Amino acid sequence: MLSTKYNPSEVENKWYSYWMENGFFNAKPDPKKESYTIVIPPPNVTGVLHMGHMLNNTIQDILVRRARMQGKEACWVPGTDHASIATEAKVVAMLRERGIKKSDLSREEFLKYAWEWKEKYGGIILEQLKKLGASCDWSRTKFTMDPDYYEAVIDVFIDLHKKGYIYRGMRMVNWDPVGKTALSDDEVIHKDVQSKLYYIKYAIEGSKDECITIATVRPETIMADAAICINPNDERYKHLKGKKAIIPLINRAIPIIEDDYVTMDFGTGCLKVTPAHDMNDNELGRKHKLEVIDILNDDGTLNAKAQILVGEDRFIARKKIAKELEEKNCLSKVEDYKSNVGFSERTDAVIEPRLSLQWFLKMETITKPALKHVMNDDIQLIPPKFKNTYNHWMSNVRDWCISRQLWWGHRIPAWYGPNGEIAVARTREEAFSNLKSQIPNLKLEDLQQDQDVMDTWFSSWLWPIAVFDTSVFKDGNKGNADLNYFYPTQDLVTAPEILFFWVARMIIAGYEYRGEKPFKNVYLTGIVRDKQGRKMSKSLGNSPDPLDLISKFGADAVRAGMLYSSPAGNDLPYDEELIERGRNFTNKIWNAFRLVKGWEVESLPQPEENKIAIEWFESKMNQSLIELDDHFAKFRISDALNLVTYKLIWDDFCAGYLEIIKPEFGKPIDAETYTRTIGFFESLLKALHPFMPFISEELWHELAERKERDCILVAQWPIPAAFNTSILDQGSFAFELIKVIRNTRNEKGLSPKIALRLLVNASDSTLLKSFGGVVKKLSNLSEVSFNTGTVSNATSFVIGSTEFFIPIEGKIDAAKEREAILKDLEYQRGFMISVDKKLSNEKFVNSAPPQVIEIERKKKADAETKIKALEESLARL
RNA sequence: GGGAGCUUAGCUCAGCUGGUUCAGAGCAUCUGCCUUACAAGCAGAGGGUCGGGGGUUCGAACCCCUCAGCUCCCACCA
Repeated sequence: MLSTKYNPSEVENKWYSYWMENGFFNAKPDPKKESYTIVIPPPNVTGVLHMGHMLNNTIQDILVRRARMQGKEACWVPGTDHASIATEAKVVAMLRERGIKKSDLSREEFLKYAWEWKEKYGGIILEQLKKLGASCDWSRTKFTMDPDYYEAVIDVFIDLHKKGYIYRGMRMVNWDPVGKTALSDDEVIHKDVQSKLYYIKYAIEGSKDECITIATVRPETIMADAAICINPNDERYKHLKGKKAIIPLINRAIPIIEDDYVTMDFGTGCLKVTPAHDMNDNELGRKHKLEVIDILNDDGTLNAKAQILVGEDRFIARKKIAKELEEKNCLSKVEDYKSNVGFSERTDAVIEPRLSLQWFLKMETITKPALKHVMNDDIQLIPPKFKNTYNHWMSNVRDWCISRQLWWGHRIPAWYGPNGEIAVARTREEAFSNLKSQIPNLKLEDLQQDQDVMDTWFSSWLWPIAVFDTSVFKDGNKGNADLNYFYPTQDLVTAPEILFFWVARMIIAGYEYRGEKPFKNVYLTGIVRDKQGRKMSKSLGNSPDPLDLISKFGADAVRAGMLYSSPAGNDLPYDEELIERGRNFTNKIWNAFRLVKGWEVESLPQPEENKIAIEWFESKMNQSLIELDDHFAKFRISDALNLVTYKLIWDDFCAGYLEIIKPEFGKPIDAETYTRTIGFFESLLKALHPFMPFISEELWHELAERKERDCILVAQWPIPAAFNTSILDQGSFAFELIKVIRNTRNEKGLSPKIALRLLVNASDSTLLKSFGGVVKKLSNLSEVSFNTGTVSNATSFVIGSTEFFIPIEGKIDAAKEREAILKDLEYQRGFMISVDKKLSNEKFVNSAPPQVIEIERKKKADAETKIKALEESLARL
C-alpha cells in the first residue's frame, strides 16, 4: 500500500544520480540542433546557498529543462567567481582567528592560505545546487581563477591597454580604510547617517578679531584645507576677497577664493576646500590650482602632514578636534545634521575619498555598442522598465577604476622600472625587453610588478565567452567549436542589483571581443525578502537555510514555493507557507497517481461520460498548453506554473476529469479510458517537469514500464493540438450547473449522499446534452429530465437562459425562498436597465466593436429569461 | 536633486491591447464533510467606491492631470 504522503528525499537522490550517470546534462555542439545556452551567474566561490540563489537558479533550471525537452542542445554552464574582496576578507578573518596577521605574511604565503581555503570551501555552493535539481553541465564547471581563465584576463588587460583604453592615473577614488583598497563607485553604499555639522571660525589674516565661519561635518580635515570658498555674488563676504584665512589649531594661512559652486544659503555660505579628502573639493581645487594636502594614511589614521593628532583614527580625531576647537573658542555652534555617507559594500567601513594612483578603463567609446544594442532591443531586459535605468547609467558612465589593493585576484601585468618606467607585459622577461632600450643598465631584477589585482568584475565580464574558450582574447583567434556554437547565449537570469556591475560589462566585453551580444534576454529576478519586507541577510538572521527547506519539504516544493508571486523584477515576500503550498501540490499529484495506479483495468464498454470527459480534458489541456507556451515566451514563469500548470493539474485534471471517470469503489475501469488517462497524465508530467523535475521523473517511471534512459527530462515537450471551443463551453456550463446544485444542497442541508432529481425547462439543450451524465455523476442525481415545464414544490435557478428545477418536497421555506427571489429579481432588473441604457445609446452602438455589442445583447436576453423565470417562480409560491 | 516603480479582499499579490477571463488567485475567515486518491484533503460561502480628487471616452482598475502615502536606483550640498 502506497503512503498517502509523497516522500521526496529518496526520489530526489535517486533521480539526480541517474541523470548524472547518464550524462543527460552534458551538452556538445550538434549542428543538427538549435543551441540553448545559459551561463550561471557565478556565485562567490566560498559562498553558501541562500534564498536569492534558490529563486535565481530555479528559474534557470526551468528554462534549461524546457529547452532540453524541446529538442534543443541545452547547455547550462556552472561555475564560481573568485570574488576578490569578499574572499580575501574571509581569508583575512580566518587567519586572524588563527592569530595570523595578513601584514606578517608575504604575498605568496597569503595566497597559499587563500588557495587552501578555496580548495576547502570552494564549490560547496555548487554541491548545494545539485540538491535543488539544477541540471548544469557540471563537466564545464569554470572558476574565474582557473589558470586558463587567469591568462585570459591578463590577455584582455594587455589588449585593452594596447588599444589605449586602459591608463594609469592619479584620481580621487573611494578608499576602503579597512580593506585598504580602492573601490568602484558601485561598491559603495550610501546611507543616511545622523551626524553633526560643526561651525568653525577661521580668523582673517591681518585682522584683529574678524572671523569667517564655515560649516563642516568633517572637522578632522581642516588641517588639509587649501582654501575657503565663497560665492562671488555673496554680498556678505565681498570684502574678504583676496584676503587669507587662518586654519585654527595649526595656524596656517589659506586663500579665500570665489566660485559659484558654493550655495549661499547652505550653512554659512562659506565652504572649506579640502582637495585631498572630498570629491567636489578636489575638482574645485584643480580648477583653482590649489595645493593638495593628504593628511590620512591608508588605514584612515592621521599622518604627519596633519601636524596634530598624528596616528589617531579619523573619527577619534574628529571628536578631539571638536573639543579643542571649542576650548580655543573657534567653534561657534554644532548642529544635528543628516548626511549621506558612503560605506564599503564588503567591509562596511566608511569610505574615504582619497587620491591615489590607480588603473582605469576608459568607458566612453567601449560602452557605445552596449548602450545601442540594449536600446534597440537586440538585447532585451525583462521586465523592460530597467531599460530606462540602463540608459541613464550607460550615458553617464565614468571611467572604471579596475585596480584593487588586494592579493587575491588577477595581478595587474604592469612592471615598473627603477624610475617609474612602465611596461605592460605578460612576464617579467617581456617587460624587460620592452624597457631595456630606454633604460641603459636595466637588470631583470630591477623590475617590480604592480602589487595590485584587478576588480572582480574585470574577470567576470568575460564569463559568457571565457566559459567556452579562454584563448579567444589573443590576437587572431577565431574561437573554438564550443564558443561558436553556444555563443551568443540565450537567457541570462540574474538580480537587478548587478545590472551595471556585471550585466552591462558583459555586454561591453561581448561586443568588444565577439562583435556580438553575449545573450538575447536578461531576466531580472526580484529580491527575496522576509515577511517584514526586509532583505534576507546573514546579519539579520532572517534567511532560512535552503537545504533545511529541501530536506523538510522536498526540492520540488521549494522550487514551486519560490515561484509563487514572483514575476520578473518584483520582490518576493518569502513565507514558509509558500513552500508548504508547493509541498501540498506535490502531494496532490502523488495522490492522483495513487488513484490511477490502484485501478483494475478490464475491457468494458466505455461509459458515455468518460468519452465526454476525455474529449473535454483533451481540449482543456491543449488550450492550457498554448497558454503555457505563451507565458514562457513572455518570461512569465510564475504565471506559467501558477495560472496554468497548477490549475490544469489540480482543478481540471484532479477535481474535474478524474472525478468524472473515477469508477465506483471496487469496480474496474474500462481499458480505453485508462489508456487515455495514462496518456494525459504523461503529458501533464511533461509540462510539469521543468518546474518539478523530481516528482515528474518518478511518476513517469511509475506510470509505465520504461526502457533504460527513457527519462522525462529528455522526453519531448508536449506540443499543443487544436482544441474544441464548443466542448469547453459545454464543460464550463456543466461545471457551473454542478456548482449550483452542490450549493443548493449546502443551503438546504441536503447530504451529498441523497440523490436528487434535476428537471430542465428546456429541450435537451445543446449545452447540456453531452454533459448530462457528467452532471448526474458529479452532483449525485438520480435523473435528469428535459422539457418538464415549470415545476412546483421545487427550488429553481437559471443559468444562462436555461431554467432548472430540483424537487425537494418539504424542504421549501416559502417565505425565505420568496425573499431570495425578490432580491435576485431586483438585481436582475437593475442590471437590465443598465444594459438597456447602453444598447439604446447610439454612440455606443456606433463605436463599440460588434462582438462587444453582441455580448451586451446576449446579456440582455439572458437577463430577460432570468427575470421571466423569477417572476414565474414568485407567482407559484 | 534626477529617474523608475508601487497603492486592487483581512494578508501577499495577479489583472498582459480601454470592452466577458473584469473585479481575480492563494492564504486567512465562515459553513458542511474523516464521502475508499489526497484533512498536506473535499464541497460551498462571505469579503472590494481598484489610495483621494478631477479629466478624456459610448465605455476606465487600465489613458491624462492632480494630491497623498510608500519603495528602489542614480547623484551628493560642505
